[in-house]
Amino acid sequence: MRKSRTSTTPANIRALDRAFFSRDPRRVARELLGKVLVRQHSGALLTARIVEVEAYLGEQDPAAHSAAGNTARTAVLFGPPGHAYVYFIYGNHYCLNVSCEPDGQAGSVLVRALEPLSGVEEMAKARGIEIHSPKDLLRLTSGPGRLAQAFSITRVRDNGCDLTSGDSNLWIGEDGYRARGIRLTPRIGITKAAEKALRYLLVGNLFVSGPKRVL
DNA sequence: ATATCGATTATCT
DNA sequence: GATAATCGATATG
Repeated sequence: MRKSRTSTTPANIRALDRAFFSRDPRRVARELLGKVLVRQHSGALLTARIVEVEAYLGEQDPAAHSAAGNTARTAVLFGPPGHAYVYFIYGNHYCLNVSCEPDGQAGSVLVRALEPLSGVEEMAKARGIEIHSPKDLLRLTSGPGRLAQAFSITRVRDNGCDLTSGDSNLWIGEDGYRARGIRLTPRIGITKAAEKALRYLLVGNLFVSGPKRVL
């Protein structure tokens, strides 16, 4: 009684709806922990659990790109919620954000680290590394630049992509996993408003980026 | 284990 | 012209 799969959507993951993202970025950030980022391209299925994010609060937040207002670069942030804002940084790296709050408000969540679930070989290939031991997995998706590279996320390909549709080739879903041990810390790698605790992570998860500390 | 630095480009001043 | 929501390599403890 096995059913053939005609849809490209993985059977056990269902997409989050737009209402999920149409809220305060702090709320969205907290609830995104434990959700699954899904990439479908050229037959391969890449999935990874979100284990670290940061909230950016829109025009009032000096550390957010949207602080400069609605420009060609930041237009997606000011648009409807649940869309991918992809930017290029330091001449090397792409980073993935999800737009939050209703249309017109620019809050967002930066995805900082993932725990790979499927498609590890594809991710390693995209990253240009080889997996020889379990600890090599840690360099696959721990950090915003790394995870973007592992998922082949670029500005041209993915900026503005709707993340709430399972038919999209990049989306976010949930598989029933319940996040436990959520911790807040200051955001990483910023110079403005660096003291605010807007980074959310799963305590003890090895795939969280940055120096490992005993918490 | 932490520190420093180069890479390389979009965006803003 | 300076800076940036980063990473990897190298140096040093």
